[in-house]
Amino acid sequence: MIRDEKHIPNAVIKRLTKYLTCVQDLLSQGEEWVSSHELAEILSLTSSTVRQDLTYIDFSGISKKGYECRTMITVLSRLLGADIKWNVVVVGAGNLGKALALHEEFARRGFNICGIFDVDKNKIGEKVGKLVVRNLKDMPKMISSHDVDIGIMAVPSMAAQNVADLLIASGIKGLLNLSLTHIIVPRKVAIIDSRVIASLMELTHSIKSKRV
Amino acid sequence: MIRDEKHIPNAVIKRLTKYLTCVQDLLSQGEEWVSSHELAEILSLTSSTVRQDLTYIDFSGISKKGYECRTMITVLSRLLGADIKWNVVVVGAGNLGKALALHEEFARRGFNICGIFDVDKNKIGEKVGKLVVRNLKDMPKMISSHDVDIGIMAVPSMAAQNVADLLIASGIKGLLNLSLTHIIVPRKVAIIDSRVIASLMELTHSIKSKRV
DNA sequence: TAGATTGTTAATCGATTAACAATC
DNA sequence: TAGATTGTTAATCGATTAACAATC
Repeated sequence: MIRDEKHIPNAVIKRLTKYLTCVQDLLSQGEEWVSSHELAEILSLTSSTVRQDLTYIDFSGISKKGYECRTMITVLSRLLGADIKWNVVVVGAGNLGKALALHEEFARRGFNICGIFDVDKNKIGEKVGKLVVRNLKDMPKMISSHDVDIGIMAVPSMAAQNVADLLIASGIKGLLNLSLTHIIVPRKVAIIDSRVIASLMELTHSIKSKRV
Repeated sequence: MIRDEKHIPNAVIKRLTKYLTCVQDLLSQGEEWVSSHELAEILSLTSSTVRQDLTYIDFSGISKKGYECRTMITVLSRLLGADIKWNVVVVGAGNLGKALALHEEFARRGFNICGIFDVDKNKIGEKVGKLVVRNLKDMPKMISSHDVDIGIMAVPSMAAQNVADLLIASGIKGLLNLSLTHIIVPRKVAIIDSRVIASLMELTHSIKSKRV
């Protein structure tokens, strides 16, 4: 049987990450099975959405019992790439960059942070946990020699596109953009925005519109 | 004329935050006017989407010239709440919480971080810039006395729902959730997820699916 | 068996894009 | 004026929900 990895819509992928972490929590609490209704309840969704989403993955539930947590975790992990190790560099050794480099949850989730870089002479040489802040110029070498997949960009907006271009030229496969600026990347490079300030603006709009 | 603040879809709000920061950048580069085509180009959108989005806001462009940057910034800022000060507390004084409390961009954007809290005795009393980590127990008082609007949650998944409940009971209006867990909140409270690890999982899936 | 839950189809809903008249 | 660009309508596309037969 040929596995057809059909294209999965972005909205579905976002929810699949939620299913994965949710079911991991449930399993750690001793739940072996979960139904679409339970998942929907926990994640503020409809059971229809849950079942529809799960048709995208190579995995079936069982009538009357629901979905087996262990299997679901295995299949979702493989699909999302949560079952393998990823090498990551952080660019920008400001507060945010350093915090991310120190965040234990990354290692626990398979993201091995193997370098942190900056252009600021005052920051270069600074210790960040087991790492030392290095000159951005040395980054391309590092990316190719250590087979780095992902670049986390915690740099000022002004520098973001240039840093992205350098990462891309060095052969990076995916970027996580934490700056406010929109980054333009070639089709072959994956990029996700995780812009905390933009999220705060969404939040303030939502707060305003709730108090009518 | 009665202003009808129609409901704006979430996808549109997300883009409006991009238009705002983008046009602010353009203005600071001396551009007084911008067209829907330019905006689309910069933000990897279609001009149709840009024009459609801007119908939601109380503001018009001018044929042949486009949109006036200054006015657009004013109107978008007011709509999104970027024109006023917001009081914010950070819960969780781990690396991420501390980094956010120190992040200068927040103050620059009108987010006044007026407290950082934790339950860990070892962290309470620690200095974080001008702030001192305080006991989570003292948070409710702080929220009411300082009229705090927003809580940023940088706590372990296990603690997230409890912390959210405490913030909500204390009268918080909006939450920014940085933990992996989905948080359930009453309708009157606004919540936005900004989960870096979940974003990394989206990214790894995207990387995997690009190398066919 | 009866009942609960999946998997799937069809209907609905919402968001994006295309097209073009209006306008400066 | 001619041309560029908006604002708006209609068409398309995609995502969510409802409904129900199949199944354990």
